[in-house]
Amino acid sequence: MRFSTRLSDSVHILCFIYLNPDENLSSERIAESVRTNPGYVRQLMSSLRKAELISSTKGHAKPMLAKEAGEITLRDVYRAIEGDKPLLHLDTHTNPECGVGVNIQLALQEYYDRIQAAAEAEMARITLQDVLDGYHERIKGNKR
Amino acid sequence: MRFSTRLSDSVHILCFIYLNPDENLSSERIAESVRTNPGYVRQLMSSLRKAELISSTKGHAKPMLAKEAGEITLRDVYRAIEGDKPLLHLDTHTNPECGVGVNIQLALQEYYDRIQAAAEAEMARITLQDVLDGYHERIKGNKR
DNA sequence: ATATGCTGTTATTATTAAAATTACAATAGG
DNA sequence: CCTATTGTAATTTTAATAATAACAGCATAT
Repeated sequence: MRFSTRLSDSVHILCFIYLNPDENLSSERIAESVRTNPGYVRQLMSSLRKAELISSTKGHAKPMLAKEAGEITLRDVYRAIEGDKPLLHLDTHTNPECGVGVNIQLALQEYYDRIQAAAEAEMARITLQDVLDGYHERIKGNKR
Repeated sequence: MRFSTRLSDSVHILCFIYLNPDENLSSERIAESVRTNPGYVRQLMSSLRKAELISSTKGHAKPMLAKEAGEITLRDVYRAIEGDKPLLHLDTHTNPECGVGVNIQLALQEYYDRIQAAAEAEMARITLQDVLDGYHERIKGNKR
């Protein structure tokens, strides 16, 4: 498959909403910035809304963050968008007649869970505000 | 795309080699256990060999671990197989005319690096021996 | 109230990375 | 020499992601 950029695009959308509080932010307008199509933007926003990270209403192009930028972590966004889908995937298709394959994969699960937990713990330490700060620093730097 | 099971399959292969030190281990034989094809197994083994995790010679179906199982970490395997490919991917295709998109993605990179580092640090704490121990416990449990 | 623009949602298609498959020169061992 | 197998590359197939399309329903303006 092509690899997922959903988390990146979702952070982009959240930042874009934060940075344009007064403008009319249609999914079309946001899609231009992400350089994608409005449907995809609305799908991501649907997930973000269900996770109560943004609020938006049908027919009204005024999405808003539902929390402070400092209260939204990358883990929140990851979970909103990806649900339980992990970063690493077992091969669940090994030969069941060969006990080795199945049991190795089952044993691996436990360790993948630890890796996932470590990654998510780090995600939980990073807020939308952090990303916005990095963004602002970068903008400042470019102005020189 | 379909998601990658290369790490899982590689661990499987390494364990399989460890568990069958005396048998003739052709790529065909290993492929049966992973339930895949010999070509794919050889590709993974090629990466493992280049990373000096296994040794094998052309025409000779006797692959061997090049290190102790306790000396091979999941991070070693991940790096051998995936190289620098990260777990999370930026969207590098945002609208360059919209400074927001590009700079948000660039700001994100720094945080993705931290998440990647956290995940790899945990990988580095897990050895092939750990997985093998988990496997053996599981086998024991099943015998009851 | 009517028209317009937009959202929320679902269904379908296209794209592309991963895995499967194929092919073959080169080596090991009998 | 002959057979089995590796190492490697090229090609095809599969499936997750993103793109696209379609539409009912709400909000706002005229």
